[in-house]
Amino acid sequence: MSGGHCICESEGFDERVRASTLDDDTAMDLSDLFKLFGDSTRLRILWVLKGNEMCVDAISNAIGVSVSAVSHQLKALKGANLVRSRRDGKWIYYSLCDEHVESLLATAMEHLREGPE
Amino acid sequence: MSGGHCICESEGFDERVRASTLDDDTAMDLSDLFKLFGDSTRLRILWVLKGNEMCVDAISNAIGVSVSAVSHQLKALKGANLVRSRRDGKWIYYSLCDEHVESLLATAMEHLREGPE
DNA sequence: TGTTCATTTGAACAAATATTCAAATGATGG
DNA sequence: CCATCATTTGAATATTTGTTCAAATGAACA
Repeated sequence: MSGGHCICESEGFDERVRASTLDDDTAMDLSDLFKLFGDSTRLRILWVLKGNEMCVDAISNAIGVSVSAVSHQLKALKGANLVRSRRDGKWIYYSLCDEHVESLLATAMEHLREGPE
Repeated sequence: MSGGHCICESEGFDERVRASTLDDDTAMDLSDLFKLFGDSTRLRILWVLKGNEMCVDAISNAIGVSVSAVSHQLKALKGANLVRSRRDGKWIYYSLCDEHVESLLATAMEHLREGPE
């Protein structure tokens, strides 16, 4: 037999949980950020920019996605401060913004590698 | 004047880039994983499970989402080894699987906090 | 066994989103 | 200027995805 009440009804549980709840605005901001990583094209873009500064056409060739699609996605990534750009004549070079990108990618890769325990 | 050729045409560039390209399978697995973080409901679930073991109904109350919706999302999270479950009588308690979840959440929060530089 | 409670499930609908295509910008060099 | 090259943009389409609702499961207890 396993008792007649749920752990979640213990004294002060609700208050404790409520204190550790994610507010709506932050939840939205966070999920918008993660959404950007949740697409294989954008992920390939970020991955290839890891260590390389590249122009749009080169990214397009490297990952096998149309220039237009890459440009659309770069705009989204830039809007979230994940990549930055620099113009040099005809070309616009893109690179990663900060170390958070590589950190997130690395941690996620680790999770995949470990798999089901 | 800013020169007549693109950096990305320098000697050995293509080879170097090709070597650091994400293969399709990994790109899919990675993006599927990040997709799970890219939804505010799932994010709230993960967040509230940080530090608490909770049953479905309690999660539903804590974040203000229907039991059914929470259950659907828990199934998705479980499929990716982000949460695990344990049955105790009528109740099924959910908790985070490993430290990767908290690590990803923390890094993403950091990125948000730093904002545009 | 029958009722109640917690959770899961599947189908259906609505909303969000990635890519394509064609056209517009912005910069270069003859 | 004009032609060309790199990139951006907007609208349209096709796909994916989250929630709801109703019904099904599974466990407890009387």
